[in-house]
Amino acid sequence: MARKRLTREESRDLTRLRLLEAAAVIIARKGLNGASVEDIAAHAGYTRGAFHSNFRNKADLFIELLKRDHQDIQQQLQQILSAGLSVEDIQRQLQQFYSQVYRGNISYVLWAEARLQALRDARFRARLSALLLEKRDMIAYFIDQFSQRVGKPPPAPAADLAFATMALIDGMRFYNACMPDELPDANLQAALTAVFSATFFD
Amino acid sequence: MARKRLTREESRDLTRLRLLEAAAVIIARKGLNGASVEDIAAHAGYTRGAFHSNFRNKADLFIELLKRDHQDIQQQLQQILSAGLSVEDIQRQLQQFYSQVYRGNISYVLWAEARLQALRDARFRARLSALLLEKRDMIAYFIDQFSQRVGKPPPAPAADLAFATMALIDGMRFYNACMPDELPDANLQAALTAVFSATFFD
DNA sequence: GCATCCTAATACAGATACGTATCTGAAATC
DNA sequence: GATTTCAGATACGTATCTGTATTAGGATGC
Repeated sequence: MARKRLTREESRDLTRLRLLEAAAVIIARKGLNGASVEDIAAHAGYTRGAFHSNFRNKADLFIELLKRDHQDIQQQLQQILSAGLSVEDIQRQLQQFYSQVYRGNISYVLWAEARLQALRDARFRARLSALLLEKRDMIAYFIDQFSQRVGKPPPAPAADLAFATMALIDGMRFYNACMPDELPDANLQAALTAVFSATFFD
Repeated sequence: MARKRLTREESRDLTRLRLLEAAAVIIARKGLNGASVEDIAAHAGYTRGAFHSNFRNKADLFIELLKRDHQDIQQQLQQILSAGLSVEDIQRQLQQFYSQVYRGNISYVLWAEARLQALRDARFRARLSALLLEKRDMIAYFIDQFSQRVGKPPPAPAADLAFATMALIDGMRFYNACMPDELPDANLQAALTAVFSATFFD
């Protein structure tokens, strides 16, 4: 098995990536505070030396982690927006996006952790707000587009309804994860659809 | 100034209460993991000895804290339900409840912390689920009552919509706390009302 | 192929955490 | 008012975590 011999930079980037991926798992599992640098490094197959050689500290890594996740999501939403043309197409794609992307995904845990962190640390809050507002703006744009096509103006400013959408999806995902018997996937979907269509359609 | 001389039991209960109140503040401020036993005890005016004499560990205290908060909320909801008779009355009282009780209140932070803890610890999850389900059931009961009086059946099972309600309120409160300029109180209120009335009335 | 550079490992020092075990002084009991 | 009891303080041992400083070994450049 021929394994490519990596250049120094490639090797470094790989380490960085592995550390980030490990951090996502460990932080989701133990919380930002409960995840030690050693935990993360070990789970990525390294020691703390590698960690501190790549990140100043845990907070820095965490922000980078969130930024990457945020970019992924933004890109996917962007794609749906530019690809789907009809209202039904977009709706279907969004539904698929949120059930596929989120299912088995831990990123919503990281964002919940981030929100708590933001409440406590003003610097962190500023950095997180920037990301959250980008997401909100994109969803608000969706809502506006949607409303125009449907021909019914949104019942509140799109920006605020975008926050509501984010709150709803993330919160429901939590109950679903904590009590899968009480709120199974199907019910979650149905409830979300009911609220959304009541708000934006009827 | 005549200060009543406390019996042993009164004194103990007072200590317990002070520790719980201090824990609420410190845990909201630093997170469950970031709040040390010493922090909590010191903020209550005691040392760690008092803490361990009253609670086995932090997790135990935290559950007790949540239980008490839960009972308070349940009671208040119960009162509204039994007091308000007309749809408008209930709606008005609920709105007041959620803007008054939550404003300047830190308990939603504790519940967010609790949800994260629940994802990680099965024992804790079981204990928390019991509380959350009680709350859900009460809200679901509200929804059913509401729908009957309005004469429009809910667009999804009331139990699921109750989860949605909880998610929405808690989530929005978070954005409001993190970005008060982007989502001021008034907008929060308006957005919530818009979504609720679209879902349950129109 | 030798000298240099840089990534990651290792070693170290300091800080902070938790829980138990023991002690003290104030209530409770007689 | 002497004795018992118990809430809370203090002391201790141990574990763990963080960041820096130093070191080793593979990549890079000549």
